[in-house]
Amino acid sequence: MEREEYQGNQSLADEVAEILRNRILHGEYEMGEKLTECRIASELKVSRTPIRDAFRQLEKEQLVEYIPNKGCFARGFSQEDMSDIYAVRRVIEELAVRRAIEHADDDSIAQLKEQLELMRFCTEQVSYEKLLQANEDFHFMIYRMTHSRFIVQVLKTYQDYVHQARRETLKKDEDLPEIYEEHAAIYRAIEARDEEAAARAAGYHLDQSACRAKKRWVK
Amino acid sequence: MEREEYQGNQSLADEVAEILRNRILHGEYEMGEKLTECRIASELKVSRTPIRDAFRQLEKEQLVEYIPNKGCFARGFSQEDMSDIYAVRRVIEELAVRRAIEHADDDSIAQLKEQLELMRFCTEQVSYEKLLQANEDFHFMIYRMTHSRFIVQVLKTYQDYVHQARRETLKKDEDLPEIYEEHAAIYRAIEARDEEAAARAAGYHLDQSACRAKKRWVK
DNA sequence: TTGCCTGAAAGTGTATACAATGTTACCATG
DNA sequence: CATGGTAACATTGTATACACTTTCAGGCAA
Repeated sequence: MEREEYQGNQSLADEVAEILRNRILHGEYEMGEKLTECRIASELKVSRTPIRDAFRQLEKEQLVEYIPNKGCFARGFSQEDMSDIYAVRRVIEELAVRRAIEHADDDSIAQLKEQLELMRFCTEQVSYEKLLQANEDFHFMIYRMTHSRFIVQVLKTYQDYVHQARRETLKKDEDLPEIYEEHAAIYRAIEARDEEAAARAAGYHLDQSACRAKKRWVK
Repeated sequence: MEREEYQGNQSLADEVAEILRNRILHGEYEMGEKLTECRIASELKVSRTPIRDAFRQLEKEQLVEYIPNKGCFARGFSQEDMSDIYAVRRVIEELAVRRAIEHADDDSIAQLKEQLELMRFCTEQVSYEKLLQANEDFHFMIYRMTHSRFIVQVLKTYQDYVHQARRETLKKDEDLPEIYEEHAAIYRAIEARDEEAAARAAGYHLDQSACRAKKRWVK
């Protein structure tokens, strides 16, 4: 195929996955709509092989359902789904900050502080897009501090779920300072190596995030 | 290929995945060993396509690491990994029993009771293999009661992680009645619709399971 | 010897052809 | 008219060929 329109040096399967992911999260497919390999292949002008690879990726992300010998079906995220995701994320993030404190050395705490400073900067600049990224990086940094590949993997997945949905509606968030403060509270608890306080702060933050997401959802 | 040795009506990719899964969990590959598509394809006498599909499945299960343009690498489970898995599972199971209670109707509770009875039977018969299955079914029943496909999915995944490892060493568990009692406690709390007690019981059960797994690991 | 270039070999990424399976519509039969 | 079977079609599963990327060994120069 001519690859002009799909720039980037990742594999075709990744690009296809990206396109389909966006389509699904933007509601361009009906809930339960069948995604035919042939149709998408001819639409995107690629062969079926990268399509199949992409389907497998999306299945891992729960964005499609793959039934052997039958095909691939689109799955949307309902408000309940989002609520579930935040609920699961909440309990794992509480576990994560505890683990992070166990493994925390001065160096990683310093890095985390730096990341928090970046968030403050973005908040002051009211730079939404950058704050979103800094926010994710902050959390991801905590994930890695757990030294547990399973915790990293599961939380990364859930973070990705929310990511796309956020881009859409981020600008409706007016309470940026509040968001910053929630992260600052998490940081302070980690710095003080207070597991209970950290878990409380993380739990509170996730609850608030869920509320904000809910408010945005209805529009 | 001649499909005599691989009976069953699932797809080739599924069979390949099953074979590789067993090999990895039985330690037949070195930690980090590269799994070359060509080599495995000629070994199993299938083409590379189902191999690739199988790799994607195993990547989802964290049993291999897939690096674009480089290949697929085997991943073992260390004792720390197992400990992590139980820790994550613990907090999600606590959440799950709470959600299950929220959605519980008399019918599903009756079903759960029946499953518990089956476990008691298996315990009395000292039928290890059947108890293992009944145990998983009991938990899975609770997962479904949450009515959350995300909770079901993530817990199912973690359950699968542990499954294979258990088969090996199940017979070293002498404390079958204890295991039964832990499940019975979970059931009673659900029946009484006592979220706190249920979460406590589930947490205790997972902690004990982790301990038992640890004891078995060292052999 | 060390460092860098280069090219061949190995391996992954993609496309396409063919096989197997599932789906559907139509016709025959009760 | 309802129902079951069957043939044609659509779609997924698998194999294979080719293209692209990575890797690594050998040679050449500093």
